[in-house]
Amino acid sequence: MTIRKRSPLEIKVTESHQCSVDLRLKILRKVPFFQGLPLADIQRINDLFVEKGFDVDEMICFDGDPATHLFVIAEGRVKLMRHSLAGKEIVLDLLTSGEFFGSLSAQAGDVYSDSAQAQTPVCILTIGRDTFRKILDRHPQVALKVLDIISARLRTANERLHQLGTLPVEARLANVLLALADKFGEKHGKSCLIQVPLSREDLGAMIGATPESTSRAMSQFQKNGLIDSGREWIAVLDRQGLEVLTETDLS
Amino acid sequence: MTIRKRSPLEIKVTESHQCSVDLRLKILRKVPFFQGLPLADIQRINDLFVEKGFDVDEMICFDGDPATHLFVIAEGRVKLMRHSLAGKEIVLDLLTSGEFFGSLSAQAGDVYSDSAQAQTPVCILTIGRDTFRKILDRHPQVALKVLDIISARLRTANERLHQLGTLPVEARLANVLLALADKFGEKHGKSCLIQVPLSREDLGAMIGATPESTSRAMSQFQKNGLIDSGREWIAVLDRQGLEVLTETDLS
DNA sequence: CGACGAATTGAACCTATTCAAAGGGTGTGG
DNA sequence: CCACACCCTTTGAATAGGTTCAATTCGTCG
Repeated sequence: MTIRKRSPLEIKVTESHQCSVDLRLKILRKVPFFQGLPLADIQRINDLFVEKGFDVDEMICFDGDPATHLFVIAEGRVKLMRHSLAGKEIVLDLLTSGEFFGSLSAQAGDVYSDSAQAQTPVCILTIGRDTFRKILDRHPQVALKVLDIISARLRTANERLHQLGTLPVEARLANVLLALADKFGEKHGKSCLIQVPLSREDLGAMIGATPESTSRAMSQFQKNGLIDSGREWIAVLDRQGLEVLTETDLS
Repeated sequence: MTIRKRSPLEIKVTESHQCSVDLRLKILRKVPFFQGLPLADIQRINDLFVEKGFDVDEMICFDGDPATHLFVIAEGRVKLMRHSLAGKEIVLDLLTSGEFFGSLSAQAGDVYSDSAQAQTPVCILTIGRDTFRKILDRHPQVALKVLDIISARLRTANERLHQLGTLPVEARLANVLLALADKFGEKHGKSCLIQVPLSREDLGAMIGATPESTSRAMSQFQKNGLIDSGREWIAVLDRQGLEVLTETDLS
């Protein structure tokens, strides 16, 4: 009955220390908030970044540590999270190439608010936060783009608050799976493979549930043909089916 | 045993339609993101705002409606929230004089992401979102201030996500009470009165709990001398006592 | 004073957690 | 290349925290 399934995930084995200067430039030009900037400016800005590689599961920065840098992902997947004293952790976001995290505004408590962990091998471009602030001062258009991005993140954070506060585990899981499919989905015929290695524990930490509860819900979904899943991989089979569950508030 | 208590809240009965131009100017100068701007500029910007009054419980804007305006609170308290199809609602934020809400960035889905309701009689300054965007374009320093504010809101939204995902009702309530005391607290000797009318339902909607659960926890707190409370009012008596509970994760 | 809405409290119920044990995929070393 | 060990996953049963429904009390305002 149960067929042995090998992981269909393709993790790029980017030799992280070899983000050539050319590659870096190419990446920075794709970063949303640098788009529209004259190439010359981007080149100058490029020189301000320092690259750094991280292995899977390696921590990039810690919640509570002095916030000195802004990080831009050149290649790979990064998990943003917070952990409580009792060890329980919650995943705030999964980021990919072109996205940033770390210290943005020089203000408000100069410590990182979140921890960041490499979910795949990752190549990061770092820049001092004061240096970045100067870029913002000098290039107002960039500041406005950043504002738009942060606004969007606030919106989705609020949406998740809403879900966490009002929906049961099943519905929250359906919502996350759809969001993941949108962001990391790779179409393979009818199925949509989520190109991030995610354990039940990771998934649970995204919806405020235990690994066990998450597993139960996933099994349910799989039984109903909504998804296919194995060890640290997920594929969405029936998008509409999941969408029906996203607001299952109906007591 | 139980003493009859009258509400100690002082709700300003601002005649909302009478925010004189002078008053408006005074308020705009106090708005965080206009600080540091030359008075002449503020005066010019002042003319772009239109004032509007709202009674208690009146809706200021609806989640999902076309987003046309940015709102700045001149006087009063505003509740930002989202409601689900099943009627359950969650309170995202409580705002006061000088704070803003509504449509910021012209981008991403031109509908309001949240609903806003007057928690007290309120005087609002409104401005078209395109007009405001032009102000941001013209005054980069303002854009940076706004960025800082939105960043801070994102941080607290993430903090609340963390709490909602990992802490029990009791601890979440303690956290909210402390935050409310910090933002709206009015010292009266040892006690700190929270200057916002809040029902158990409102409080529950802030921590993702039912009015009943909230009431039980509040009764508990009151029994332990941590707070004092009556119909739609709360005072914090023992700050440290509450702080102990904020991380009661200990199973 | 009377009435309406808020707050409290109780008891049954239910969802999700906890603890525990067994099964399955992956990668490593022999 | 196979086998073993490790970790992820699944599933079960008991438990607990929170919800729901309902009835009562209390406070505020007309």
